[in-house]
Amino acid sequence: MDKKTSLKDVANHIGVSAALVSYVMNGKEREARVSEEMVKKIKIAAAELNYQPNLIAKSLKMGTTKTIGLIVADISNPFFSNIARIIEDEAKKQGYVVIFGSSDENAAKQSDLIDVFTTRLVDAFIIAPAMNTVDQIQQILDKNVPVVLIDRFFPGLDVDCVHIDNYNASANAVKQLVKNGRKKIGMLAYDTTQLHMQERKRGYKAILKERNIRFRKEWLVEASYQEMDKDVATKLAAILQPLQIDALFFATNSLAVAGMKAISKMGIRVPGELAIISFDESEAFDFFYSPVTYVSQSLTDIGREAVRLVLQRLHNKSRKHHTVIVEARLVVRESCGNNL
Amino acid sequence: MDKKTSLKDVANHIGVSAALVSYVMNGKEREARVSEEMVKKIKIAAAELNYQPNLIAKSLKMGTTKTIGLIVADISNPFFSNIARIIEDEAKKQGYVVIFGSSDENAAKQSDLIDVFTTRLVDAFIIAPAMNTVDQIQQILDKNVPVVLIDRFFPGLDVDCVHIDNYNASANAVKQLVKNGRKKIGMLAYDTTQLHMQERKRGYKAILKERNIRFRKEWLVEASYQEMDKDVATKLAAILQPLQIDALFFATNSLAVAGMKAISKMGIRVPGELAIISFDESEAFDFFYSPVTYVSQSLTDIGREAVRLVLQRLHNKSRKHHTVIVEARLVVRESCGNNL
DNA sequence: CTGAAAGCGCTTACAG
DNA sequence: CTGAAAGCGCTTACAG
Repeated sequence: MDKKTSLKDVANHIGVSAALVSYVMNGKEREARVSEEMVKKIKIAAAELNYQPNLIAKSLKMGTTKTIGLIVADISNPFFSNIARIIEDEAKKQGYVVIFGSSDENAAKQSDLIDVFTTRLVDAFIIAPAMNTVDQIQQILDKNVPVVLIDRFFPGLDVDCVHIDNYNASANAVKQLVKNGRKKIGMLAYDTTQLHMQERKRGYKAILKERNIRFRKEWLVEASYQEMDKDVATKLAAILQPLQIDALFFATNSLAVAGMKAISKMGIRVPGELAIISFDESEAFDFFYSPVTYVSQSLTDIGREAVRLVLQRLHNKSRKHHTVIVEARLVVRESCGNNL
Repeated sequence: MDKKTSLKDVANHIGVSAALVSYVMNGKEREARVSEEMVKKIKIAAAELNYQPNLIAKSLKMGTTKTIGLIVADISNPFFSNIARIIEDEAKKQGYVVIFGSSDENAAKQSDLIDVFTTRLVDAFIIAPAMNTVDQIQQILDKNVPVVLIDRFFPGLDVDCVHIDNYNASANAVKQLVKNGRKKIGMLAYDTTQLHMQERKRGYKAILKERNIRFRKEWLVEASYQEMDKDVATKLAAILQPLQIDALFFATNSLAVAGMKAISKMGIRVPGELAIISFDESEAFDFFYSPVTYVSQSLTDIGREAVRLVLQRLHNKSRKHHTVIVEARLVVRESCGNNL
C-alpha cells in the first residue's frame, strides 16, 4: 500500500503539533480548548490531505479495537447468517466491525478461533458455543473480556446470554401435535450434551408424559453433528419405513431439511400420514408440499440483544450478567394438520 | 481486559532482550543465529507465561494486518454466506481473518464499508460490487490495495475478478427451455446496469433470436433491488395472471424464490403450464412441487479462487490482473419439463 | 490556547 | 551469539 497521510503529516502541513490535530479529529476541541480558528484550519488541512486515521495505531494506544469476534457453528447456515447480518448492522451503528469464524461444532476449532481473535484483541466475543467448551468460555471471562453466548448456553456458568426458552418452545410444538390427534410422535434431534438441545428433548418428553403418551426411546432419533446425513438415512429411515409414527418433530432446521428429503423420497403424505413441525426457519419450509409448521425464533432479537449486552458490558465491566430470553412462537401451517 | 503478558515480560523473566524473544517467536532463530539453548529457554518461558503476541502491535510495525475485508450485498443471502464460509476457511489456512459487511446493493453503504475497512488497514478486499461503484474500486486500486471482485465486474476495469460466464450460462438455460418445446419464454431479472445481469439478459435474448422466437419486451420483467417483492407482485403477476408465457427464467435465487411463491399461490402447474429455470441455488429448489432446474455456480470455486488471487497479489503486487471464469452447469430437473 | 514527550507492543537494522 | 535503540501512528497527561 502506498504511504498514507498520517496525523503528523497534517500537523506539519500547517506547522502545528500532532496533539492539536488529534484533539480535533476526535472531537475533543472543547476539552483541549483549541481555538476555533485552529479547529477550522486543521479540519481544512485534514480534508485537503484526505487524512484517514490509522485505527491500528489508535487501537494499540487505546487498548481497544472496536472489533467484535463472532463465532458460530457455520456461517453458511441461514440461521447463523441471518443473525450475523443483524449483529453486523447493529455493531456498525456503534462503530464496531465484526470478524467471524465457523467452529463446525468442533471444540478444537472453536478454541483456535478464540485464540486467533484474542491475539487480535477483539473487544468482545459473541459465540454460539460448541459442545464441551464451557472451559473456553470461562477462560475468556477470566481474562475479563466480554462475551455473550447466543443460541446455546451452559448450566451454572455466569455469563451474558441470549436464547429462547427451549423447553417451552418445544413443549408448545408437541402440544400442537397432540391437539391435532397425533399419538405416535417421534423427534429428530442432535446427539449432544448441549443444554439447548437437552431442553428441547425435555419439553418433548414432558408433554408426552403430561398427555399420558408413552415415550418410546426408538422414536427419539439422535443424529450426530458430524454424520447427520448418514444418521438420518439409517436411524430416521428405520422408523419411517415402514411408518411407525404419525408425527415427527425436528429439533433444528438442518435436521428438518434432511428429514423432509427422506420423507418426500419415501412418498410419505404430510400431514395425512405424518404431521411435522420444526424448529427454526428455512426457505424450504414454504415450498414443501405441505408448508411446514415451525418454531420461529426472532433472529433479529437475538442479534440485537447480543450486541446490546456486549456494549453494556463494554461500558460497565462489573455489572452482573444477564440472560435475555427471546420470544419463540409457533407458526402453524398445514404440515401439522389435524386430519389423519 | 487484564494486562496480558508482553514480549518484554518474557524477555525480563529470563533476563534477555526483547529482540531475542521476537526472533524466536517468529521462527527466525536461524537468521538471527540464536543459540539453541537460548531458543529452548525462551520457548519454555513463553509457554510458562502463556505469552500470546499482540497482533495489533505487530500490524502497526509491519504495516500489514492479515485481514481481508469482504463486502457483499447481504451476508444473510445463502449465495453470499456460502461464499463467505469458503473465503473464511481459505483465509484462515493462510493466517488471515475476514471482516465482513453488507452493502444492500447500495453504493453509499459500500463506500462507507470500504472506508471503515481501509481505516482498519485491511490487507485486501474481496467485493461483490454494487451498481455504479466502479470509481470506488478504482480508488482502492489507486491506493495499491489488492482487491478482487466476485460475482459482478465492470467493463474495462483492469482488476482481478472471479465470476462465471454469465452469457453462456444464461444461453444454455434458455436453450434447454426451447429444446423442451417452450416458445413463450419470460425472464425475471433485476433492473440494474451491472454487467453480470446484462450478460444474463443478453444470453436470453440471443437464444430467442437464434431460435427465431420474437423477443417480447413485456416478458422481460425487471425488478428493482429495493422493491423486489412489490415488483414481483405487480409486474410479474401481470404476465402470470392470466398466464401469457409457457416458461420463466429467473436471473437469481432471490428472484426465483419470490417468483415461486407467486406461482404456487396462483396455482400454476409447473412444468405443465409453466416451465421454470433459475440461476444459483436455494434449499427451496429441492422442495418446490416441481424440483427446480437451476444454473449451479461453484461457490467453492468462487471463494477459493478469490482468496488465491488475493494472496497472489499480496505476494506480487505488480503482476498483471487475472479474470478467473468459474464453471457454471445446468442442473436439469423436473421444473423445466418437456410436456405441455 | 499549544507543544514536547512518553508510551502502547512489536520488529529489525546495527553495533558489538 | 546478543542487546540497545529507533520507529510504526496514534493519545494524553503535563508543562508552559
